Amino acid sequence: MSISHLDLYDAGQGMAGCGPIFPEGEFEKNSLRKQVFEHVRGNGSVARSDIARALSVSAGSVTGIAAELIAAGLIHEIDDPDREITVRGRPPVALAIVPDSFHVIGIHLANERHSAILTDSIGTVLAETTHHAYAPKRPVSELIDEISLLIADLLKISDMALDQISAIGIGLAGLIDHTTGTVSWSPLLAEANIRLADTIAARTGTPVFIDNDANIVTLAELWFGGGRTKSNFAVMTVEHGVGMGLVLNNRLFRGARGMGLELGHTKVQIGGALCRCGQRGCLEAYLADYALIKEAASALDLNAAGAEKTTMERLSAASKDGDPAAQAIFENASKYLILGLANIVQLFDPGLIIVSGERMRYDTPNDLDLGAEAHKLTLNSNSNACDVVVHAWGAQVWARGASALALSAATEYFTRESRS
Amino acid sequence: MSISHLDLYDAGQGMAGCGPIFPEGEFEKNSLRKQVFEHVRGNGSVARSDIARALSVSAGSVTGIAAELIAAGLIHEIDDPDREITVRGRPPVALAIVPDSFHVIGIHLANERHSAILTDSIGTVLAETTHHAYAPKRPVSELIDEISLLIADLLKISDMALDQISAIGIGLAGLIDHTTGTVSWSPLLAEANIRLADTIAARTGTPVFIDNDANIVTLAELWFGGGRTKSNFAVMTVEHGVGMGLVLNNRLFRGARGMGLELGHTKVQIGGALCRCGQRGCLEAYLADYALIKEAASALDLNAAGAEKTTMERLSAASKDGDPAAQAIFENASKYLILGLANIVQLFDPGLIIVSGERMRYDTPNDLDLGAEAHKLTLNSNSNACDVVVHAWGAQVWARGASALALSAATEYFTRESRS
DNA sequence: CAAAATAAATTTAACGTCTAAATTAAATAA
DNA sequence: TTATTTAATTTAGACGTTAAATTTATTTTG
Repeated sequence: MSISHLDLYDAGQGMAGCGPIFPEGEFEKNSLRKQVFEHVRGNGSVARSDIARALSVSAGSVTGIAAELIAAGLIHEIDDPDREITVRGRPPVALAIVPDSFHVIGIHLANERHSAILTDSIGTVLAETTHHAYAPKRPVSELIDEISLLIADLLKISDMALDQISAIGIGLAGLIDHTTGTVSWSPLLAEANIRLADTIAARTGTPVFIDNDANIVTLAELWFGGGRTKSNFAVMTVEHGVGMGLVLNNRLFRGARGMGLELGHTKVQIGGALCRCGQRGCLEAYLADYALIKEAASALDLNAAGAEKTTMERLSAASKDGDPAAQAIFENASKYLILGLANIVQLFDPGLIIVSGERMRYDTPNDLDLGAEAHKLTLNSNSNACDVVVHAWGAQVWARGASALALSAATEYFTRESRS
Repeated sequence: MSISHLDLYDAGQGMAGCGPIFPEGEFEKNSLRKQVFEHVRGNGSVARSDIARALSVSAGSVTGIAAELIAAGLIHEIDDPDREITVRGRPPVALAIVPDSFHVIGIHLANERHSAILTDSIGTVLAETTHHAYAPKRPVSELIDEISLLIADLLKISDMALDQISAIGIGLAGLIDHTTGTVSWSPLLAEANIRLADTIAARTGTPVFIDNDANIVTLAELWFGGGRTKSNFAVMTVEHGVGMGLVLNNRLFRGARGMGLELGHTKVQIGGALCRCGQRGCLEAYLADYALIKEAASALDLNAAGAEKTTMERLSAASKDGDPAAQAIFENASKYLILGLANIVQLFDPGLIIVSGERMRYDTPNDLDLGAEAHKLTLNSNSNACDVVVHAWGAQVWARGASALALSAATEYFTRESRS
């Protein structure tokens, strides 16, 4: 171990000066152009003067920027639909996003099925498709072919060409490095350390962005769900595995070095249950679907050989029918769910946790207030409790989250540069 | 529980538009003036041209800003000490901080003793003092008197007046809200929800900033220790309690809502050992000094009545003398230390964890590589392991960290505004 | 109904921050 | 001595912004 029993004055390692040493590029301020665009998109339709007030900038700036955005075909003036209360003065003219100013594709790759959507610039789904997926662990080339088929399908449905797509977002399980577009490891891929984003970008001629499934769900909440109005919140997902995502200051936090937030593999018991990752005591090993199925296989007579989803449905049915063993399994999982929530609160202190994942369809902890239970397990200051909300939405979440990945990239691109 | 089994398209809660909705003020860009100042301070002495290169700004900008800072008396030109290699061209002239351009005070309040330092603008300690502290839980007025005595002492030693002090930083244990300067709860205070910063600021006429002890140690590492060259790192402290601090992008991360990072109270065992916070299974309950002392009291014949420090020293001595019970206590604690580290890596993925706290003086896990052990408990991508370093520095850390709190506030203040 | 009042949007001049390029300064190498 | 090299300064101008004046569009009031 690198021990350094240094005295105070040596601790600076012989370096001159003091204070944190900043690396080169520090912050990219969001351009006002982008802020205006996002404000219009976020609110549906707003008048220039409202934008100026909301962003605390001068009316003149907004006029100028709005003119540029209109010239670029990104926004347009509309007849404000819900304007009846006529006040004095010149009436405000509402601005709105031109929906078909650009289009993106969002793709979710998973074990049992892939899904994909094509949306316009305000996230309206113009086409969607779902393909059956084959057994895990295929070579990259095969996965790329599957992706190509999904894209071709979407383009056919929406009668569009590939060059009309501004960005593609892809979500898949595994260790994904979003910044480099690399799949370090994925249950879907036979190989490791694949530069998936670049490969597909080269093949399609379109920018591609990838991220892991927990982050994708979090983006879906941030863009289209309950997180839209929140600056800070966490998402906890419980399905085949256990994951989490975190939004800090309206931005997805991906951990200091791009990995992290692997809640499922935090240890909640020394030498505890064996996890599929090979280690012991991971939260996942007590809470994830596969852990419950394993328990069900031994405690009940449920055959775990079939599809995971089916087994979970049967386990859920047994529990609802009053089977004590099945109920005990869900109750125990519930305890660990609450423990996971409590640990999130304790470490990140978000104001809101959204619990997501298909599990919540089977096991809605009835009458049990997750928020209050988690609160009991936290060291809380002045009753500043964290809201906990269960949000089990349909299978399209994943693809929508992936589309958000593409949407934010396209937004960034189109709102850059004064004159294009 | 607030369940919302919403379908996808309802999820936006009937709101128009899509995409994250940003609150008003978003980012304060660090002014170039501050960046230049911090770069000079961080490097001890640098030439203008080096600053321009390092910050990727034009030489002209640096010339202008340097002139302003020199006019303001914050920096000055010096004879570069280590310049022998004479290259062609006009020789660069080094800039350095004027040390006595301003002064700050850092104070640490604790159970057994308070300590305080007075430093100049580059963090050189000009005066230090330590006062014996009395039993915990005093009324605020009493604590404020103790603080006043510490300040008076420092001023006397350094022969300075209160109005020469630009800022005061105070660190103490408890739930502290840094942004509002409120002590929600502290083991030192009989009352709760005290606006300590404002009170002392009013009394001294000097801006006051407070934070909890884990953050204070983290700041000490960021400003004066091993974290100076790192943009992202975590600090884990093990002493009477267990805490952590986190630096993201060269900035202290305080949790989404200002609280959070309460590592000591994350649960590592359902229904586990009883923690002093009244809950069960907290990491602290297995790892903190008080937990070990409790074990020692029952397993050994150590009398736990005396000062905690003395008991820990006796326990440590027993372990080193080969007492198996004492050794077992430390070994078990070591396991939980590693578990804590692994969970930090798993969630935050910092490149470096600095383990701090007096414990490391007693129990240096000999020959045991904490980093490697923690790595074994993490789901790791391509061997991107996290460095773990033990850094057990003297009692002055706390006061130094508190002074960093004041230093950064003073820096912000003095580098604002073109003309003052 | 005209005039006053009000509010939105636009135009204008100006400001602050920064850059690029030209210039000046100070040293070494040939 | 002259050319070369690098640092620092000066200059003009670009850019993004604001504040204030102006124009436009509407309602209220006398």
